Amino acid sequence: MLSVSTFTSDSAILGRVTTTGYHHGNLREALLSAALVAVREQGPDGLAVRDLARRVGVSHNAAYRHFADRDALVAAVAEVALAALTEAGRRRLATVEHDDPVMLARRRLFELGRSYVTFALGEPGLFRVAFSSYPQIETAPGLVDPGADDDPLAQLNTTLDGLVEAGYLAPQARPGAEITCWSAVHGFSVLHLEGPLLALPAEMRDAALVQMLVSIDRGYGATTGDLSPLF
Amino acid sequence: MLSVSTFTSDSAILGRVTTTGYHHGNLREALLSAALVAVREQGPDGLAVRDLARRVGVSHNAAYRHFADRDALVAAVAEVALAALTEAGRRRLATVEHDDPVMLARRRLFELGRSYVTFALGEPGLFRVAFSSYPQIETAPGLVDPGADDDPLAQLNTTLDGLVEAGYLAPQARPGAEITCWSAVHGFSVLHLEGPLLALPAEMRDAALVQMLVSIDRGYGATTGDLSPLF
DNA sequence: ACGGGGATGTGGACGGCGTCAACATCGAGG
DNA sequence: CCTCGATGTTGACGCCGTCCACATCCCCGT
Repeated sequence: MLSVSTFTSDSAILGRVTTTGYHHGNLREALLSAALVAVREQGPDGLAVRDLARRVGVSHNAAYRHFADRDALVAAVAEVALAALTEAGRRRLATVEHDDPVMLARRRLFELGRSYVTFALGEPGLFRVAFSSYPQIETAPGLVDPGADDDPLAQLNTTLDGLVEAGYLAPQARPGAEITCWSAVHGFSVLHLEGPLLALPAEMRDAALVQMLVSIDRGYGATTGDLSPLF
Repeated sequence: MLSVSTFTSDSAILGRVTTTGYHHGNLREALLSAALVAVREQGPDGLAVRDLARRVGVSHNAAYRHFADRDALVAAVAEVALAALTEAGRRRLATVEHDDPVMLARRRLFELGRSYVTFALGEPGLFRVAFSSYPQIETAPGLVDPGADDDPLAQLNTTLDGLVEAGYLAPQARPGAEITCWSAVHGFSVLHLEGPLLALPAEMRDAALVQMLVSIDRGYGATTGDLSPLF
C-alpha cells in the first residue's frame, strides 16, 4: 500500500530502481513520489508535469506513458493524500479511552474532529489535493457499513452511530448529523488554511476549535453539566 | 459602486464608452466586466488575461496598464464578488421579522446562514473568487463595531450579538461563536460546491442544511420546545 | 494656438505549460 | 534470435503570463 511515508522516506521499499539506462524502471512510482513532494510544498496548483519529469531526470512526456493527463496524476496523488487523512483519523480514534461508554463516544467524536483539523493545518497541500478529486457521494451520506473506517466520512458515521448507541444522541437527530459535523470541521479547516482566518494566532485558533467542537457536542446532548472531561 | 448587476446588465451606466479608435476609453471597467462573466462561468482558475483582452477586443497586454498582474485583476473581481455576497446577506437580514425578540434574533441567524449557502451554491464562481483573496483577519474575529454589516463576518457578529442581547445566547458562550457558525456554513458550502457532496440531490442537500442550522441554534439556546417557527 | 509629455494601447519576444505525433530503445516471449 | 509491445525521447503546436520597445492620443501649460 502506498502511503505518504513510503514516498517521503527512502524509496528503496518501492522495488528495484534502475535509474541508469534508457528505461527508468520505476517511473510511475518515482513520479508519484515527486508529485507528493511538490503538492506538499505548493499545493495541487503548483504541480507541473514537466517539472516533475525534470526532477525525476526523465524527459517531458515520459509521464504520459503512466498517466493519461495531468488530472490523472493529480487524482493519484489525491488518493494517497486521502489515505493519509483517513489513517490519521484511524490512529487518533484508536487512542481514545474512557470508562463511561457515553463519554467514550463523545470523546471519540471530539478527537476525530480534532484530528481532521490537525491534518488539514499540518499538511495543507495534501489536504487540498485530497479534496480536489474526492470520490463523489450520491446516495444518503449517513448510510455506511457498521464499523467502517476506510474514509473520513465512514469514520464520522461510525462515530456518530456510536453516539446513538451510547444513548447520547437521539436517533431522530442522527440523520444529517454527519453533514453538520463534517461541514463544521471542514469549514474550520478551509477558513484557516487558505481563507480569511489564515493569519489568526495559533492559540486563538486552537481555542476556537475547542469551542466549536464543544458546541457540536453540546448541540447533540442534553448535558448541561461539566464539559471539562471532553478535552 | 460596482456590483455584479452593474457588469452583467447594460454597461452604459459605467460612463462614456468610446470603443472606436486607438484608445478604448473605459478599458478597466470593460475588463472587469468580462472577468466577472468568466469567473461566474468557470471560476477563478478559468480566468486568463489574454482571453479577456481578446473578448474585449483589445490587444493582449493592454490589461497591464490597469492591473499590475493577473493576481491584481483577480483581486478586483474578488472585491466585487465579496460585495455581492455581503449584499445578499444584508438583503436577507432585512426581510426577517418576528414579534418575539428572541425568535427574531434566532431567525436572523438562521436566515443569514441560509443566504450564505444559497449564494455559494447559486454563484459558485463568485463565491470561490471572493475567498481566493479575502482580506486577512488578524485580530480577534469576534470584535466588530456594533451594527456593522459591511462584510459577512461583520454581519455574523452583529447577528450573534443580537442573540446575546435577546438573552438566548449566554454571554460566556459568545466568544468564538462566530467562528463556529462561519465554519459550519462555509464548510457546508465548500463540500457541496466542489467537494464530495457535489452530486447530492437538491432535496437532501436542503434538508441537511436546515438540520445543520437547527443544530447550531439548538447548541446555543436552552430551548427544548418547538423548533418549527425557525423555518 | 500649439506643442510636449504622460497616459494608454500595440507588437514582438521569452520562457513555461499541457498535449499530440513520430521516432527510438529496450526486454520478454515465441 | 527475432519480433513486438511497453517505455522513453524529440519536436511541434497553441495556450499562458510577463517584460520591453514603440505608437498613438489627449490634456495642460505656455
